Amino acid sequence: MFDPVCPSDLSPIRFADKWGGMVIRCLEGGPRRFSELRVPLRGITAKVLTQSLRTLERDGLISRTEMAGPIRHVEYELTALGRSMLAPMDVACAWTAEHWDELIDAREAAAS
Amino acid sequence: MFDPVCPSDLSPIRFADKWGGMVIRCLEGGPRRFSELRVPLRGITAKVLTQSLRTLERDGLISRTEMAGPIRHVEYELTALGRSMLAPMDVACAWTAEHWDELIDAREAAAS
DNA sequence: CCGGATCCACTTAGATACTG
DNA sequence: CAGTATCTAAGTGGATCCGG
Repeated sequence: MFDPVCPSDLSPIRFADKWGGMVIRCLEGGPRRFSELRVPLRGITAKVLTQSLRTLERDGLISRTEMAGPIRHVEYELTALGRSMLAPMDVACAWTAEHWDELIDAREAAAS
Repeated sequence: MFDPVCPSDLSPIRFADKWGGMVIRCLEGGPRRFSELRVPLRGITAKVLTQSLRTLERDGLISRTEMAGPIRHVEYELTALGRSMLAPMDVACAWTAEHWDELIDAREAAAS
């Protein structure tokens, strides 16, 4: 999960903050819990994920709902606005995938 | 120029760094000189513009050519890769324009 | 004209430890 | 389970002054 190809840090296109785009991708298939999100986003710390989620929530892209019950259960879900951003994200991913080689080449050429 | 609507810092979509998207927009109509770029990007300092240009160049999005002659004359121009990024940028701009009100509302609701 | 050099404020990401 | 508190390191944007 989160193969090195799509929203890598090499792409000049960014959605929200560093993890924002990937969080949105994780929510594409429906609501997810906090700990469920940590799995695919391997290596993200709780604090940074919280930060990213708060930003996305503030921008109206996701919603946070605390489920009732004895044990804690919080779910994050894309809002309509958040889902609408999947379209530009797809375009950005397609562009990055298509020009991946050129991006790599440019970086290598600049490093020399 | 650089009306508050398109690539404002309120949009969650970013191209390259803070000014990168706007620089690319400025180069859309053909090559421009350093000082020509500073006009529409009102308020940008020389250092920051240089920084942004270097990053875009490193990523292969623009090219820098020093013109011959007694007085200094440097031109920046979009590469093929840079021009290809206009498509995702248009999509991002359209998305931002379309959902501008929702973005504003979300921020206001979060501020309260 | 086109920057580089220096310094500074602010933000961001992350590591680590702790909590209702 | 779903975070918070604290600290640190690194990066980014900008102001100001200097230079070929």
